[in-house]
Amino acid sequence: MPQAQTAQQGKQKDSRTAILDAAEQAFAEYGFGGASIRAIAREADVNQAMIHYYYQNKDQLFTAVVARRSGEINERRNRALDSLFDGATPTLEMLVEAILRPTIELGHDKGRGGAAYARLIVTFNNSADERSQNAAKDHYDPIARRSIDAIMKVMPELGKAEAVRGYLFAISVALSVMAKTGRAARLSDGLCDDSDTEETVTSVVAFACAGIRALANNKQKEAGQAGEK
Amino acid sequence: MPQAQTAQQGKQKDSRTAILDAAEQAFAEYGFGGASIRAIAREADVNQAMIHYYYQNKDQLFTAVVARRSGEINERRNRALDSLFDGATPTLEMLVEAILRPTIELGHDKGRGGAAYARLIVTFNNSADERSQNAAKDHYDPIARRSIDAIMKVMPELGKAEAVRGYLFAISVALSVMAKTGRAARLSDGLCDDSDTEETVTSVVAFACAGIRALANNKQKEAGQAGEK
DNA sequence: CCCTGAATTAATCAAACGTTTAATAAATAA
DNA sequence: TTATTTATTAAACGTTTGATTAATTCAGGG
Repeated sequence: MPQAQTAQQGKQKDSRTAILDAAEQAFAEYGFGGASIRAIAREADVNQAMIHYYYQNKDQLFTAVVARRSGEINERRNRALDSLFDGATPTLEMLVEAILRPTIELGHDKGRGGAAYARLIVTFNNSADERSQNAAKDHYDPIARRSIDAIMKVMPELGKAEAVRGYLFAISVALSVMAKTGRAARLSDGLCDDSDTEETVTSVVAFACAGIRALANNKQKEAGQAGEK
Repeated sequence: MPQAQTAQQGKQKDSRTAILDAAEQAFAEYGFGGASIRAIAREADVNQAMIHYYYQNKDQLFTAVVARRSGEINERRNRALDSLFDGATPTLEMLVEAILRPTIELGHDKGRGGAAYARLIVTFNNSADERSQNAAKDHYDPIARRSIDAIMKVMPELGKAEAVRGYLFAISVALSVMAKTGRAARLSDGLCDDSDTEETVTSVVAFACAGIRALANNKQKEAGQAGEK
């Protein structure tokens, strides 16, 4: 009776994480406003009062959902950056892959709710409302700053403005492949397979590195023009 | 009394467009589920029954909001592509700029609700729910296909899969700068000014073109490796 | 065993939701 | 003018929302 076993496994994890899982799914699918506490409770197989018992209100539940995953991503990315700079200066390709891989892999992570969180993070990363901005600021600005500094170290000819732009551009590309909407497959008549993680990482890294180098060239050209005036 | 004049101008435009404007703003700010018909009616200074009178229900209101702006973008981009291919084959830079500029400029469009729509399109472009996918499919797939074909014409060494990926990557970068979240300014300590349209277009086009060329190189490398086996 | 604190439950609250209705006002056609 | 469509209104519909309450179950230590 394997179904009963899996069902029981589902029950084994405590209500706290069951709620987080269901909430992650709901927020990703319907947005913050469209997700309902009742539906989340039903999905988590938990009394709806439990959600307020553990997370007080909807806002803090959202924060908790973001905090769980962002912690995971930040940890992995920080480790990757640590080991990258303990020896000789890495290439831009190595650095960009270290930055983007944890993000992309989480989105491609089957079984656990990685894909759901991916859609969630894409949404609030591009939103200007206060809740989203606070989430980005609290949970992703620190690692962003560290990544930008690393980019500037690897490519000294890049100004800070270009490095910031390069980082944000690269991240936005990575995020777009996380939220697998099926659009790539539709537009390519099935040729593009966004579930192939390695191919995705390779493509995104190549695209982003070339883009960042182009920003550096652009800066030098501008400087040249200014000097000629 | 200039305020009264503007207020009256606001009244002059019929309820239909007043509703669309308010809905665009609300959907962008709070998402589909979070935006309320009542609040939209209040903002549009219109009885809430009028919304159902003109747009039947919330879903069709959303569709109407998307249709209005997408029509504008598609028209501009189609014109740009038309004039681009009437003579000699254009450079990749010219093509990518023709594709991205209308999108970016709409997002930077002050006064009218361009910025609000920008945030809206970013959200549903990265969402997998049925409503968002239908919006993308109905209003943006046709122009996407035409753009992808154009890319392949300008860069014949690109396979269809790479062209699709290149297009989607480029668009995602352009969209990320449309939804001006203020994050670039925050991370760069004010150095990045995402309200400078021309600088934004230049940066995004340079980044995207270099990225697309890198995808082509990657493909050739793969083919080379496969041949050596 | 009882006690204590945490976990869980069903029931309930006021508020807000999308939508509908019936009546009225304004504009247009005859 | 009258007749007819179009636009607008206030009120209400039933449902769902996030949140709270008070009562209950449960586990572990004394």
